[in-house]
Amino acid sequence: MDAKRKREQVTMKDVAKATGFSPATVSIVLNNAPLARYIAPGTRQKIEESAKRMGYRPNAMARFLRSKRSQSIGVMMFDVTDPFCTPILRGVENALYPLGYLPILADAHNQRERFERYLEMLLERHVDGLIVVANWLFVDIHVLADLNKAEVPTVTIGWEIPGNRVSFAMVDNEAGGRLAIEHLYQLGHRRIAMIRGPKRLIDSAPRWRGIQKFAQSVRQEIDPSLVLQLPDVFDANASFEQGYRLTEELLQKKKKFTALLAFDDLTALGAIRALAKAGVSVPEQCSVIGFDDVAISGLSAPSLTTVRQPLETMGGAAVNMVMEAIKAAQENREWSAAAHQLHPELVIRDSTRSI
Amino acid sequence: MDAKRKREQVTMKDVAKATGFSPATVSIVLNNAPLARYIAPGTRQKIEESAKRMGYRPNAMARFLRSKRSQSIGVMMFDVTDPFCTPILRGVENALYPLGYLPILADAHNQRERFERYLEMLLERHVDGLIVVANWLFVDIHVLADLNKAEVPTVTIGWEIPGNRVSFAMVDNEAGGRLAIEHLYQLGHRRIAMIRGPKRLIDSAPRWRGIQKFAQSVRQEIDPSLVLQLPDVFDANASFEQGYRLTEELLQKKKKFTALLAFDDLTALGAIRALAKAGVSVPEQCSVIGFDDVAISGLSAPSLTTVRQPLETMGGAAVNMVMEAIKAAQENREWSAAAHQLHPELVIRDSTRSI
DNA sequence: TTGTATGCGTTATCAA
DNA sequence: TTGATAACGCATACAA
Repeated sequence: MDAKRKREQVTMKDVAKATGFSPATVSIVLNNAPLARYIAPGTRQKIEESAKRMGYRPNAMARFLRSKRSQSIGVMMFDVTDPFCTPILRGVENALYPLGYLPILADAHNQRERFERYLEMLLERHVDGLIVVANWLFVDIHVLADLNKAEVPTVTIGWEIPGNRVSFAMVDNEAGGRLAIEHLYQLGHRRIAMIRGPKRLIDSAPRWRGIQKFAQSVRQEIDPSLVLQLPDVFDANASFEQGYRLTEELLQKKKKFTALLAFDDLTALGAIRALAKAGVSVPEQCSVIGFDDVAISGLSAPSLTTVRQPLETMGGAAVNMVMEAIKAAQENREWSAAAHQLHPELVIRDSTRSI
Repeated sequence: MDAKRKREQVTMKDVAKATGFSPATVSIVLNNAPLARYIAPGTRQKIEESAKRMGYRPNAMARFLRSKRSQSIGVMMFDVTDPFCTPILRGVENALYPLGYLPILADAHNQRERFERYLEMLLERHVDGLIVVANWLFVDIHVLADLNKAEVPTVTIGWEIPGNRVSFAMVDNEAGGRLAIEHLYQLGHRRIAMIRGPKRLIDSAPRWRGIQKFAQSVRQEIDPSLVLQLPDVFDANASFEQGYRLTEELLQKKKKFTALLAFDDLTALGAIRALAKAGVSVPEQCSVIGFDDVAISGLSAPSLTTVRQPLETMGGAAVNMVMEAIKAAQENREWSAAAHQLHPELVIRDSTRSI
C-alpha cells in the first residue's frame, strides 16, 4: 500500500542519507567507477543493499548531463511499413541490446520534411549515434547534405553517402544481380524477361550491371523487348502493383519468355499474380526470381526463389560501425568512414525450375 | 570549414551572451512561456534571430531535469518481426509525431527476461508513458504484475490487464469470429474445418465463442473431427508451419470439408500451402479464411479473405489513451483505466467463393 | 577510504 | 520588462 500513488524517484542522495555515506561514495559504488577499488567492502555492500531495497534506479537524463552519453541510438527508417525494414530493425535492436543501448525510432514515411524534423528531434535528444535506413529518401540531395553535417556519428544502410563522414552497410548488388541471372541460366532459361529497378534507386544500376556482365560472359544476348522498367514511385506496395502491371503488359504483347527476373520480391509477387491471372502457372510454365528475401517470400504460394539480402546482419553491422565511430569520437581519435559490403545469397524455393 | 570538427553544443547561455540578455529571458522567449507576453518585441526578435543563426538546439535531457517530461514513449513489442506488430508501430509513430513525442523501442523477443530488462531501461530513461504490444508475453503472470506496479502511465494492445491501472485497446474477437464463420456460411459452406488458436492466447477463446454462437444461431453443428487446435508455440512463423501441418493431417485422414477457417492469416497461408501441395485448389475446391489482415494477405496467391484487425488504428488509439493518462498524472487528477474495443472488418479477397 | 564542491543546460521563482 | 538565483540528479576533481 503506497501512501501516495505517485511516489518520487529515489535518488543517490536518498541512498546516501539512508546509508550515512555521501552521494559521491554512492555514485562511485553503484557505477563501479575506478575509485570503487578503494571502497571498503562493507561500505560497498551496505550501499548496494540499500539501493536495491529502496528501489534506486539511475536517472538516465541526469546522468547524460554529466557524462554526455545518452546510451541511445536514433534509428531513422524511410518507411517502417516496408518489409525491407523489419529485419533490419531487428538486427539493430538485437545488437544494441547487450550494449545497454536503446533505439529511438523515427519513421520518415519517405518524406523529406519528416526526415528533417525527426533528425532535429533526435539531435535534441542527444542520441549517441544515428543509423539511417535509406533508399528513396536519399534520392533527394539535400537530405544527404543534412546527414553529412549532422554532428553525430552516422551509419547508413542501403545507401552510400559521398565523403568520409558517414559509414554504410550495403549488399553487393552487382553480385546479387549475377546470382539471379546465373540461377535462371543454369536452369536452362534463355528467354528471360527482366524488370529493372527504378532509375533513381541506388541499387538499380549495379544490380543490372551484374546481370549484363553475366550475360556477356556466357555470350547470351539480352532481348530489349523483354526488359521492363519500374517507375520511380515512392511507396511500399508500389512495386507489387507495378510488377503486376508490367507483366500484364508483357503478356498482352504476346512476348515469349520462360523466366522472369524481378527487381525485388514484391515486384516478383506482383508478376506471379499477373501470370496466374493469365493462366500461366509458376514455375511450370514460367520461372520467377525475386530479390531481397523479404519475410513474405517464404510464405507465398509458390514460395519465391530469390536473392537474399542479409538484412538482419546488416542491422548488426551498422550497430558495430556506429559504435566504432562513437568510441572514436569519445576518445577524440581520428576516424574515417567505413564501408561494409555484404554478400547476397541465392535462396532456391519453388518459383523456379529447369526446362 | 570548422576549426573543430567536434563543436560544442550551443546553449541558452551562449545565446544570452550573444544578445546581451539573461539566460532566463532567453528561455522565456524560446519556449514561448507565459511570461513571454511581457517581453519587448525587439528583445524577442533579437533572441529568436540569434538563436537561429547560432544553431541553438534545446537539450532535451537538461530540459527533462526541470520539467520532468521526456517527450518520449516506451513502445514494447513482443516481437517486432511479427507482421502483427508493424502496422501497430506505424500507428503509434504516426500519432506520436504531431505531439512532438518520439517512441523508444523495445523488443522483448517473446522472452520474459528481456521484457523485464527493457522495462527497467525504459524507466531509467523516464519515458512519459508506455505502450505494450503483448500477446504470448502475457501468458506469464509475473509480467503482468510488473506492469501493474510500473509507476508510468501504461496502455496495452492486444491484451487486457486486470485492475484499473492499465488501459488497453483490443479488437472485438468474438465479433471477428462471428464475421469469419458467417461469411463462409453465407457462401453456402457447411462442412467447415477450423483451426482454433493456441489455448493460452487471450484471443483464442472469444474468437471461438463467436464462431460457436453463430453456429448455434443458424442451427449448424460443428463437427468436432474437423476442429483442430494450434499448439502453444512462441514464434512468429510457428503458426504458418502449424497451419501447414494440421491441414496436412486433416487431408491424410480423408476428412471432407469445403472450407477452412484459420485462427489467423499465417495459419491460413500454411493451410493453403498444404492444400496446394495435395492438389486441392483454393478457392475452387476449398475456401480459406484467415484473421488479422496482415500485410502479406493481400499479396499472396490467391489473395486471402480475412477478418481485419484495424492495427494501425489500434496503435493510434493506444497513443490517445496514454496521453490521457499522462495528462491526468501531470494534473494530479483522478484517473482510471479505459478499455477500447475496436471493430473487426471482413475483407473479401480471392481465397473464398460460394458453392 | 570517503566527503565536499562544482557544473552539466534548463526552467521557475522571486526580485528589481 | 528583465535578471539573479536555485534546483533538478549525477559524476568527477580535489580535499581530507
